[in-house]
Amino acid sequence: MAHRVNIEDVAREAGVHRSTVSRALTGSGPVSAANRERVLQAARKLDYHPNTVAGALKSRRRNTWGLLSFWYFTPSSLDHYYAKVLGGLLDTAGKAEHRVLLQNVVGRFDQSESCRRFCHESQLGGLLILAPRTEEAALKDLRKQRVPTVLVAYRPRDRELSFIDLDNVHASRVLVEHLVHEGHRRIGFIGGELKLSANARDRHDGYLAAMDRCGLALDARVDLNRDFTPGFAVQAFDAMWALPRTARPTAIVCATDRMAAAVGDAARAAGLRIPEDLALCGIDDDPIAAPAEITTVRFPFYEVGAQAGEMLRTLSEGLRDGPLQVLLPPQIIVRRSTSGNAR
Amino acid sequence: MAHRVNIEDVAREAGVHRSTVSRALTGSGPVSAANRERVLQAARKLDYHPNTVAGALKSRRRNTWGLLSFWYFTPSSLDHYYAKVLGGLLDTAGKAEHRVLLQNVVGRFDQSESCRRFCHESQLGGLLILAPRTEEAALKDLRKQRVPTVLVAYRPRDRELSFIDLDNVHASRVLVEHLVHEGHRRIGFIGGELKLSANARDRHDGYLAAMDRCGLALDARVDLNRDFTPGFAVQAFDAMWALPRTARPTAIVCATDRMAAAVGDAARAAGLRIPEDLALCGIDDDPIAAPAEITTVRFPFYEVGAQAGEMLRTLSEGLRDGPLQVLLPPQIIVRRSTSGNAR
DNA sequence: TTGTAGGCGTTATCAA
DNA sequence: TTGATAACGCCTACAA
Repeated sequence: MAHRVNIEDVAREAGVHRSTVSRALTGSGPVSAANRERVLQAARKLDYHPNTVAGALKSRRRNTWGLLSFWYFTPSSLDHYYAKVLGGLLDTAGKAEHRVLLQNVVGRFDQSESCRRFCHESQLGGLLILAPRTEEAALKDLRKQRVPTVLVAYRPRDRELSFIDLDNVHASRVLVEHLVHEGHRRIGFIGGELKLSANARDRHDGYLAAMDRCGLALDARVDLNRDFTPGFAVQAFDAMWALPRTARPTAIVCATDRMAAAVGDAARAAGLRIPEDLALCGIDDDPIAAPAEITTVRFPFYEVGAQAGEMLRTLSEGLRDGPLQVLLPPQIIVRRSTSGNAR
Repeated sequence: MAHRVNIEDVAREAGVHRSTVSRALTGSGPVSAANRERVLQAARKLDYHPNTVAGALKSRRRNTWGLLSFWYFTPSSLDHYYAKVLGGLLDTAGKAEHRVLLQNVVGRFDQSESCRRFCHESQLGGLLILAPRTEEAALKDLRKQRVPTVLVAYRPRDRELSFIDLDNVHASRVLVEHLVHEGHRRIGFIGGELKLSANARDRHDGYLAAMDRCGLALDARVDLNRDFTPGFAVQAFDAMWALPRTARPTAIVCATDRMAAAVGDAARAAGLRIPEDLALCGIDDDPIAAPAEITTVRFPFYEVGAQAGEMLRTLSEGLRDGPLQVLLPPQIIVRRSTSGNAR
C-alpha cells in the first residue's frame, strides 16, 4: 500500500502544527491569514484529502447515511424506481455533505438484526429502509437506537414511525376526476386484492372517494377487484362488457398500467375504439404506458429519495420531536386513451 | 446520543481484556475455548456490534468499495440498468464482506479530482466507475493511487486500465446470424453516429462482420448511420423503401429497440406486415421491446455488477498483475418481429 | 493565534 | 494464551 499523505505531512510541509492544519481546513477555529494560505498551498501541493473516516471517529459526527433495502434485482420494471429514489437521495446527501452507504438483504433475514448491525457497524447518522414489505415488529426496537430512521415507500401502522410514501388514494381520485371532466358518468374500476395489499386498498379507496365526491352512483358489477395481473383485468373487462348496454362503463380506471394495456388490447380486439367507445387509464407510468398511449399518473420517485434525505437531516438535527410523515401526490399524464385531444 | 456499547463494555462483562475480545470475535489470534464462549455470550447479551470504521482505521484494511457514477437520474429508461448493475455489485460485496459507498456526480466536474477525493476521504479498498463517458486522461493518474479501479460499461482506449463492458459487436452479430437462419439474405442496418459513439461503431462493426462471415453482399443504400433517434430511423426506413423493389431489405437490424419500434410503426402505417414483409430487430431489451414484440438482445446488467465486484476482489488481493478486461456477451430474445413462430 | 495532549474504538505487537 | 501498550488519522479541549 502506497503511503497516503496525512495531516502530519501537510503540517510539516506548511511548517505549522497539525492542529493548525485541522483548523485551517475545517474552519473550526482561528487561523492567521498567512498560515491559512500556507496550509492550503501545502495541501494542494501534496494532494491532501482528509480521511473523513478518522475524522468522524474522533468528532463523533456521523456523516454517513445508510440505505438498507430488501430488494430483488430481478428482471422487473420496478428497478427504475429503485434507481430514481436513489438518485434523489444521493443529491440530497451530496448537498448535506453526507455519504450514502448501501446494503441489500435478500432471502431469509432478521430485519431488526440487519438494521442494528448496519447502523452500529457503519456508524450511520441516519437510516433509510426501502422494502416492499417491512416487518413492523422489527422496527419497534429500532427507536431505541438513536439513529433517525425513515421508511421509504411504506406506510406503517405504527404512527410513531417516520415514513415517506406515495399517495395511492390520490392517484385514482385524480384519474376519476379527470374522466368526469371529460364527460364520463359510468366509470368502472379494475383492481387488486383488497384484503392483502395496502396499495390495492388505497387505489380502490381513491376511486370510491372520487365517485362519491362527484355524486356518481357505484355499481358493484363494474367495480371488480381480485389481483394485479393483466389476465384478471381482461376477465373483468369481459364481464363488464357482458352487461346490458346501459350498464356498461364508458371509462375504466385500472389499478396498474399493465392491466390497462391488457384491457386496451382486448377492447380493440372486440372492435372497440379507444377512447371513443371506451376510455382507459392506469397507474404507475410504467414504461409500457407511453407507447400504449395510456393516461396514467406518475409517482415522483426522485422526489421520494430527495425528501427522504431531507427528513433524515431534519430528524438528526433534532428540529422535530415527533415522527415525520409525508405522502407525495402523483402527477397525471393525459394521453390518447382518455382524450381525443391529447398529444 | 445514546451510549453505544463498545469493545470495552464487552470485555468488562466477560471479565477479560479487550484485546481478548478482539481476538475472539475476529479470530485473529489464540483464545481459549472458555474465554471465547464467555466473550460471545457477553457480546450477544449486550447486543454488541464492532465499529468497523474504527477497526478499519487501525487495521488499515479497506473494506469499502466505492461506486462513483456520473449519472443523470432523469426520466430515462436507462435507470433500470443502473439498478441492476448495482444489485449485482451489492451481492458480490456482501459475500466479500465489503460495504458499498455511493457517490454520484452531475454537471461540470473534474473526474480525476472526484476519484481521488472519493478514494482518499472514504478510504476505499476499490473503486468502480460508472459513467457513460469517461475522461481517460483523468484516469491515468488514478493508477498512481494504489486503489484497484474498474471501469463499468466503458471500454477505454488505454489498454492498461481494467474494465468490464457489454459486447456490442457480438450483439448485432448474433442478430444478423439469427436473421440469416430465418432465411433472410438482404439485411439492412440503421445505426448511430459512427464517429462519435463507440457503441454505435461496435454495433455497426458486428453487422459488417456477420454479413461478411455469412457471405452476404453489403449495400451502402441499406446501411444507414446517423444517430440513435427514432426520427432518424424512420427516415432511414423511408429511404430504403424508396429503393427499387429488388434492392429493398427483407430484414433490418436497428441499433436500438426504440428505433426498431419506430420503424415498425412506420412500416405498418405503410401497409407492411411484420415480420412477413419486413423482419425487424433491435438491441437493449428496452421495456418497449416486449410489448412491441421486437426481437432484441438483452445485456446481463446484473452480471456486470457482480463480476465488477469480483474483479475488484481479484485486483485487491493482488492475484493478478495486469489489468482485467471483460466483455460480456448478450442473450438473444426472439419475438414475433422476426419470427412467425416466436412466442 | 498557536501548540500540547488526550482520546474516539479498534487492532497489532509485544512481553509476560 | 493473555494483558498491557501503542498506534491509526483526526479533532478538541485547554494552556501558552
